[in-house]
Amino acid sequence: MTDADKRYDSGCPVAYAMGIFGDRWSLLIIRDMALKGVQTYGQLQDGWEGISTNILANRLKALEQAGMLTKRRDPDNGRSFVYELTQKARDLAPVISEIILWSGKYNTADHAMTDTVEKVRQNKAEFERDFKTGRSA
Amino acid sequence: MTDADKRYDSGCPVAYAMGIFGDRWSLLIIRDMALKGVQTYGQLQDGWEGISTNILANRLKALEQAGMLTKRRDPDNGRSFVYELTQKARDLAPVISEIILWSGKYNTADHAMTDTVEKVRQNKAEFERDFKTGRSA
DNA sequence: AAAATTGCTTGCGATTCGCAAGTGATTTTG
DNA sequence: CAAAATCACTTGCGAATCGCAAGCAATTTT
Repeated sequence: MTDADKRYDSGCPVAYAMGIFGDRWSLLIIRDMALKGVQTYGQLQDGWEGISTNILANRLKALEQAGMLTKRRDPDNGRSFVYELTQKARDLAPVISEIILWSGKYNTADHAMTDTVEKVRQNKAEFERDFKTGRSA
Repeated sequence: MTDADKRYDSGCPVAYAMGIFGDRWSLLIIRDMALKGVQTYGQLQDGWEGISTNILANRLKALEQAGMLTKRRDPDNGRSFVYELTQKARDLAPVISEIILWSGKYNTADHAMTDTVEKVRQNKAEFERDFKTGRSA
């Protein structure tokens, strides 16, 4: 948690979590990294939702400070960095799968991604295992 | 989902959820209503975290539009309104309990509310049942 | 009738956001 | 080896949102 977020830290577990990923983008970044194996800044920018570049930089920095991901130089490409999820982020697997089940129940939009929902419905344990290990990527 | 949020609706279940409660306050409002039985504007303002009044009004309106809560006049007090969670909001119970378990594992602050975490650890099903029925209030 | 309660709205400055353009360090290409 | 491309950002700018304080309108209580 950053100093700026300390004022919100009432001690409530839900508030603690909101201090870390209580914004529009953080969970989507974690989703792309865990489920699509995305590891670089450029790959994150190319995701469908279109996060703006300064916000992406900002969120990555905040997530790194919160211990959700690590950043290191790419040994094979000196101008690139490799972002990796920590165990703390991968342990969000059950949170993500419950969110997906909830959305699957209530998002009735035509373009809703029912395949992802189906995957979780049919084998939640496997989905969470893949999320934690990065196997789905 | 409001019109303003439609541009973020990629179809991804996680993105759908973030469009509804992807901000610092929405889940805390839902928590207070579900777990503390809070039903009025004033009670929400008196919560420990201190949401500012215009943001609270704004979030309540957005949550109402998203079908997460309803608003009606208080039959016993003409200047007051009663806010109530819908089934859609109460179905977030598993999401909340997983968030609490996750925070319980990683929030090492002295003032962390370990009693709530313990409750979920010891009997998750009961916690979720209480969350859905408002029984914990 | 006056004061208090309740649920907001408004005004203000500060922060954050979205978008576009630019920068600096590599790496690839001709 | 010089020029172009790639990669990860940073900066600038206007718009939207946030936090705080004050104000307002409709009841209800005194």
